[in-house]
Amino acid sequence: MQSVDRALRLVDRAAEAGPEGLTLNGAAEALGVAKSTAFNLLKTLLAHGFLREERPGPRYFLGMSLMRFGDLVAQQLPVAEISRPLLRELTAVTSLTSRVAVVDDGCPVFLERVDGPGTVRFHAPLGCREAPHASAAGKAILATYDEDRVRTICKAEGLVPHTRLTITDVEALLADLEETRARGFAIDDEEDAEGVFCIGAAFTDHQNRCLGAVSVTGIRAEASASRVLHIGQTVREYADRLTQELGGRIAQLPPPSLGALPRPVGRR
Amino acid sequence: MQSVDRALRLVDRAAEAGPEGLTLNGAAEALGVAKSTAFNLLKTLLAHGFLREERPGPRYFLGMSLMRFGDLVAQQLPVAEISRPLLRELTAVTSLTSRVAVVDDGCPVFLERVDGPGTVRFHAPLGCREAPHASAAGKAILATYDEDRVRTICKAEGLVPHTRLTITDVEALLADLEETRARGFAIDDEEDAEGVFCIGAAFTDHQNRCLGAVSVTGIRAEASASRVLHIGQTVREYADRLTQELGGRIAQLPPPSLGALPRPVGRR
DNA sequence: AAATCACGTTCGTTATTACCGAATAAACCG
DNA sequence: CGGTTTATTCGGTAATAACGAACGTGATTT
Repeated sequence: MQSVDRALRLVDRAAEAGPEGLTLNGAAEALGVAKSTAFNLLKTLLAHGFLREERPGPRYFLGMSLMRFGDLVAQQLPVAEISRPLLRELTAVTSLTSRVAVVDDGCPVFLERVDGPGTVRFHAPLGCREAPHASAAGKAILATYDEDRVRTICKAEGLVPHTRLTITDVEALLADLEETRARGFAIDDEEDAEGVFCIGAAFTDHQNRCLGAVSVTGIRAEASASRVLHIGQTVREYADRLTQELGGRIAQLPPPSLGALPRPVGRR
Repeated sequence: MQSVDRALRLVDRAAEAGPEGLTLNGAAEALGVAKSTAFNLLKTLLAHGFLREERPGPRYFLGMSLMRFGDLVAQQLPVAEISRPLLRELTAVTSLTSRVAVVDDGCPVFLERVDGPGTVRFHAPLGCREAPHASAAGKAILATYDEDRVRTICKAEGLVPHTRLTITDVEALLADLEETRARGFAIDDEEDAEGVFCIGAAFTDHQNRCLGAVSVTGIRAEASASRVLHIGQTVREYADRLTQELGGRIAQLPPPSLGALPRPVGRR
């Protein structure tokens, strides 16, 4: 479905363009089509509110419909729905940004976020596959898998470095996962972003199979070793509560296949 | 652009279908096209993560990409970005769900929401045009307009009743707006939904032109008259703070045209 | 357990539709 | 005010998306 494909790719481009916005020529060039073609695509997306036009010198941005639908997605996913009050509590208790992710091919996909009171903003996108080896949620998930499966996932994803502390060696990762199991929660100590730490713990279904992870994010400098341990216990506790509350409604579980999941855009 | 149009309409249908999901036959029927056509559309949307497929008996739901994009929209709108910490504070202070809306043709369009601690869930969708006459944010906005403009908007939108307390008479609305001006904030007393009250106050640009409104939502039974007045003052205060903080960055204002904005789906 | 039924999926043909490129109009900049 | 860039319109053409029938597949019923 060529034209639909192109239209949806335009939405992607608009997302990447960010606050700069997308121009007609830019859109045409990005798709490799004639200007008039891009024009028609843009107008159709506009009519449905998938894009928003700002004048003068028409620039195109992500539209309001996407906000509306995005909001609905979260409401329709049982895990997001159930975890929301827990995340709010967790953030209230720890004063940290907390999130919940479900697992997709070993990678965490974040579904819900509750921002902490801090003024610092974390770039914590929703709906993206995150690196399993460089995030607390990812490592919490991997820690529930056996060695073979971890190796397979690592081979598929590649242990790409995000910071100078990112674990890029499989053996080192396996050792870290061993510690994680012993501890009961995973620690990301500036392995995903400089100056940022995360703590994550997995939640499971009634058969003890990993469904995803809960995690909190904060400023590394503000976290002493003892505080990290204490926070870890708390996160562990909330992940367990989520496991239990999920137990009731196992009927609708997070989908085994989440569809085509892009990498985060605009990462720095 | 027929095929794109149809594809986007399918996303709409999937949103309306909610947790029930969308079936192939349902999709084909909704669009009035052959099954194979709907099939191809669905697959294309699936490939881009705009829809999500759940098996067996394939059902289609809103996809992860929509969550991702929806999240990005909020990040790219200056008003949403600036108001977020204010809303968090406002919710912390009042223990109520707080929201911010910008104005679009006299109607409030909600961009951001911070849920209160209460267990009660308000169906407060983002990215939709809400009724101007039956919401606190809407009345707060209308109160900044002159009589002619209010009449024009009412004629265009129609004063459709949502509850038995909804104001359906223009003269009564104008009187209410007069009170609102005197008070400094608008009150929606079960006019939008049974048992629910809202309080809203407008924020403006440096030329005192209305840009939108801040509002809080709570359970009617839990709000005494004196508490309402107190909350009103607080909301008024936060709207003013938003006006000031916005003053610095007037460069990028909420877009005059927000594009095609649908009515809320799934309202009850 | 077999057969029916309903629904999803595939395929080939046709004409509709979306693509292109040139021409026009509008906006922007010096 | 004129040059330049950028958006928008238009008509011809060919590729593309629509259709309908045929095939699988999974669930349900007797």
